[in-house]
Amino acid sequence: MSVRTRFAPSPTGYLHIGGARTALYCWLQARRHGGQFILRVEDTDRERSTDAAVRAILDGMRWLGLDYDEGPVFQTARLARYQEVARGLLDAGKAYWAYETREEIDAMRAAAMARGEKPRYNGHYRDLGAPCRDDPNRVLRFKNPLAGSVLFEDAVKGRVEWRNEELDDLVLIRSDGYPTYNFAVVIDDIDMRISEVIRGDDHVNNTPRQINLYHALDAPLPRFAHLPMILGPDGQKLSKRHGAVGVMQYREDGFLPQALLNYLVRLGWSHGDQEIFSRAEMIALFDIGDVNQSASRFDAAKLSWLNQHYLKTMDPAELAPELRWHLLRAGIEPAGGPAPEDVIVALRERVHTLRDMAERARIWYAPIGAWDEQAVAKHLGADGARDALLAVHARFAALATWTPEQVHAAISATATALGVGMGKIAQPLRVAITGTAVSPAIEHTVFLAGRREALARIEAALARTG
RNA sequence: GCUCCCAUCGUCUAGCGGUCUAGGACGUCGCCCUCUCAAGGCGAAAACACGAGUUCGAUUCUCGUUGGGAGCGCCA
Repeated sequence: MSVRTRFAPSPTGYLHIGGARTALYCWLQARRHGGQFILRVEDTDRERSTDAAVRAILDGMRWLGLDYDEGPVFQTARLARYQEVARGLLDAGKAYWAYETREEIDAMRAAAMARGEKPRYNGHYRDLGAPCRDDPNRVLRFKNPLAGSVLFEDAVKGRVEWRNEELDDLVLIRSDGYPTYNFAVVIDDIDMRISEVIRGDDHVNNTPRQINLYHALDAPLPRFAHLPMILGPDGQKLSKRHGAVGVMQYREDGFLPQALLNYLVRLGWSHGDQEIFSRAEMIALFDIGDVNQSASRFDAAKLSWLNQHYLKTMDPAELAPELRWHLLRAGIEPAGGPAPEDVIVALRERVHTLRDMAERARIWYAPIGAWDEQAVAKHLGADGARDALLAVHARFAALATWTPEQVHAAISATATALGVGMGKIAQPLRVAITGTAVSPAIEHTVFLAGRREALARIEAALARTG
């Protein structure tokens, strides 16, 4: 039987970290086994679903490179199908109409709580055989088995068992005619021949009642896999403050999809001591059965480390368009400045994100904005600084070709000629070119400015030292 | 309150009864390298929640305690 998985987000918000990992695992499981991956949008909540959220989810999937073989399928397009199945269940005596008001239901739950029980619907209409009539409170409920228990083998949690007494008669069709989540998923997963239902841990509690529905529908059970939650750094549920932002925000913040995917794949899954996984390796090694059972915390520091790893190891040419995108975002005009590829080589060991890289690249695309007066005083005002700048300026002007190697040779020759260490030349030069005492290797710092600009900045610095 | 799930360094994890004086990675700290900042190299500190069993032997199995998480909707 072929492996078919689906990612089924509800369009009530952006695609966040937890959803992205679920999508990744579903995708990996399908790719690993040569199966199909389906995207299904669960939009039956008409109150909260929005088109903007649908777009955000689609954008996030595309940015991460999680391509799907079928879909997106919208549940609202399948309403007739849900009605049809509901009718069948009703005719078979496996479902019934109920007419309690919300207040009555609330009272029922409160009473159960007071008795020390779980808040549940009491099945009042279950055997009344009430006909279908027009009523604002009309809902179709499922006749959940009264006795016995539901047992299933979860691919990550192992054996899970529930007593039917714990379950109540869930609503299948709401008063507005739309199916509820539990009803729609089951029908869709059956119709789409989903072989493995991979979803968040928060759905385990729904699984037994869904299994009862599968039985009522006489359908074969898929394999279930419930992924442990991703918690915030403080061990609490992910909130806006930490991590619960849309994946596209990570792009804005300068992260690479490779890094995010690599981080996510290792959160809850591992393959020995390996930390770095290319897309191909993930596909080759991943198996849903190897996923951990315990919740994990989101660690921004490790994500940063991974991001820098990819920054350092990826081909600069591949990174260049991304850097250009961030430069523009930062209000920096790349045209006329150094090639982004060269900037990447100079900065990638010094920053963790493309956004930081763009910010630090500003000195080569725009005039020095602010001078670090302390650095100016210390390095431009140092003994010999003026002579060093004068000498290096002359050598730069005389260089046959303008390359980092030639620039380095010129600085080195200047140091030798003046009988001083590299630092005596590099630091004043660094301040002259950047206005600060911190920048990439001096030859790159100078090279990236371009010969004309480098000479001009040295002259300006010389003027400052008076 | 009730039900379900989880429990190895600060964090992510390896471990699937003896190989554990518990391994790796991020982070932290120290040293080296060095034109600044990084990156890199080397090294250090750092964990089996607790209590009973089972067993010749438990980090590994069982039960309980404690702690955490999830769910208990006409949301998904």
